[in-house]
Amino acid sequence: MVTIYDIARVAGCSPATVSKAFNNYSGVNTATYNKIMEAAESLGYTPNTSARALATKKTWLLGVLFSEDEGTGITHPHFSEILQNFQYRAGERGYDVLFLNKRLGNKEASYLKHCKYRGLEGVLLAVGSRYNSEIQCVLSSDIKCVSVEDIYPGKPTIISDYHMGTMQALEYLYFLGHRKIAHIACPLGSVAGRERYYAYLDFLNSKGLEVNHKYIVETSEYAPEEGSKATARLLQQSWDDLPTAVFIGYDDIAFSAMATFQSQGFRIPEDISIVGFDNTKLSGFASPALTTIDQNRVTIGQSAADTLIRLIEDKSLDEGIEIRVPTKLIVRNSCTRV
Amino acid sequence: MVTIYDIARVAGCSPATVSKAFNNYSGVNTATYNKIMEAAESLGYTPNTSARALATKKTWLLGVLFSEDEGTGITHPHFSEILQNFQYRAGERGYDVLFLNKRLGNKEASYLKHCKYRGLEGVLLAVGSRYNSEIQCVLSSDIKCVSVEDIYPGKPTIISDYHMGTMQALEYLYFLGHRKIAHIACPLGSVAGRERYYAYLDFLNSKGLEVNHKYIVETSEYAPEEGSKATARLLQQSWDDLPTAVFIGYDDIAFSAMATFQSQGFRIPEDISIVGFDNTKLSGFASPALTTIDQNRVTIGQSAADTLIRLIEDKSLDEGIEIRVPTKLIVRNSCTRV
DNA sequence: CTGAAAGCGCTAACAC
DNA sequence: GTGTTAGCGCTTTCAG
Repeated sequence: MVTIYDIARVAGCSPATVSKAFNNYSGVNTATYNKIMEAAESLGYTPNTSARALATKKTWLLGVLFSEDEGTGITHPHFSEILQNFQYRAGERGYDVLFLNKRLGNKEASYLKHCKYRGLEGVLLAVGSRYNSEIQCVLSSDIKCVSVEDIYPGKPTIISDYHMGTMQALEYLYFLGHRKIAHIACPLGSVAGRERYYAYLDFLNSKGLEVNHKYIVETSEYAPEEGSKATARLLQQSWDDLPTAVFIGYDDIAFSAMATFQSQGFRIPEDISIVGFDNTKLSGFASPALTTIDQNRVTIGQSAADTLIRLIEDKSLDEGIEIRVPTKLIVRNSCTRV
Repeated sequence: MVTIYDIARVAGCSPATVSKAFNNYSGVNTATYNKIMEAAESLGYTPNTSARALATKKTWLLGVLFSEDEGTGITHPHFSEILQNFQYRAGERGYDVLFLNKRLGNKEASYLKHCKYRGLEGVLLAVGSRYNSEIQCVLSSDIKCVSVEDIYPGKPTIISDYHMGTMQALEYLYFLGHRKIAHIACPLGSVAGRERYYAYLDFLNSKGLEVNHKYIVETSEYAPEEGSKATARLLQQSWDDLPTAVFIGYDDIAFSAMATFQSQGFRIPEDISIVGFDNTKLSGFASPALTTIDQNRVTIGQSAADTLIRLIEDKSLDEGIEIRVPTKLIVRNSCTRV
């Protein structure tokens, strides 16, 4: 391994000067600077992060905390895309990102222990509060956190404007003449599920439409198979007075819901209009192509990285900040006029 | 920050003994061991990885190298699930995993530079060889690598048995009476695309069926929209003598292909049978539910981690090893007898 | 503008 | 069994 001592020898200066050169300090003569860089290049020098971190107490390392459950977390199309943008932006700013988990070697350990062990400077939280007991420790530690899923008091949160998205979906349906609009809600235990649900209620209220509980179904998870179950339940509950449209909280669930409607003989959109939420890569390729609400995952991911880094670096940020990212209606073919 | 010196003071021993205790060395008296652990506990001690790494030259850090292109990489359902299993298994073995990228701070840097900078002990490659120029450096360095996508000479590879999977798909179709079987192939530049294509050719050959080039279409990417394009092309090429079944290399592509067939008035499976490849979370919820070939991503991910760690730790492994993970036919509703 | 020296927290001989 | 000591590679005062 080539060190700054090797470079110093070749460049004819001291290790301290080499260090200064690499850290872009002001007081280094251009000539020696060049000699140092030349030597570094020819020797194939790479700085050693461990040594640097030990000396400076700065690791340039961020953690991401995903649900370790089946079917959610990094495997979820929404979060994997956020993660991608997060890590890309973090990289631009000099930070690397590391997966957090509940084990250090063969022993169970807390997330917090893991953070401290690796000297993580900040953590991206992409887990719901139902995992609270475990993550409570990291929230109340001095590690900087931002969330892209749940809302944790006093921590920055970057999520879609679910109210806005819901309004976009429902106004569109209303505009098409729909008055009997059902809602397949995602778990109300999640912020997204809950906010959409309340927005749905708000909407009906604002239009003077009555809330028909037969038109409301809550899924128990964010998983495709929930769409089939929920649709079956919805059909059963409202058989004597079917809705003409349904607003579904997650595209993957909308897929299976559509398949279920179709297998029951309903045509989409002729017999029933559907609007989803998420706009995943596949949404445009369902049959019919799914009209949905787009979440801006690029902005969410980048903004989460920026916010977290600002928190780490200048601390000038209001830690309780809540950033709402605008959504967008994507009109495709799953809705029609009633 | 609490260090082993603090513990030593409280436990009434020397830092060296504390270190030994934490590393489970043999020669430590049980009584002092307990005293040390107690002190550590009460002081809230967490070992410092940077210091440890600096002293031992072991970072317990693995890197993952994903395509940074749109639409592939970590965002691809197949790879995100492999990554999840990889990182979970690595965690059990004491290794953390870090994303590799092409930039260190604000300057472009090679992947290899990044590896060395962080002291990564091994890397999981999930990128095709088309990115060769960049990753060639890491392949020819002394960093241990395993691949789960492309096959790199001299490096362990853990991928599905694409030949087997293709045979399962085609034998099934054959069994149902299909003789005019088309193939929408994924890019032949990828191992998966290529091997499936050749297996398809083998199959036809083994059954004495002639190869009809009008039945073969290659997509230019692993992206859903390719399914629509490919289907249009297939239909156009073979309009005077349509296939009765089509084998499609990637479920996300099969989705859009199905939608396209349906929008052209074809019923699935009555008019055309479809079998996909991958068995993603959504495959069972297409309409009709997609018959496909399942790839065992749990095994691939875990096995990649195990192999990489073996390479790092005991070096007793044949580095050219190629592990083929068996596939499985999942019969659903997108195929019928001719 | 440059260098000497101490130290970040931990490990690994080696001596006791 | 336990402690002393000398680093690991880098940064950072503080003199010069």
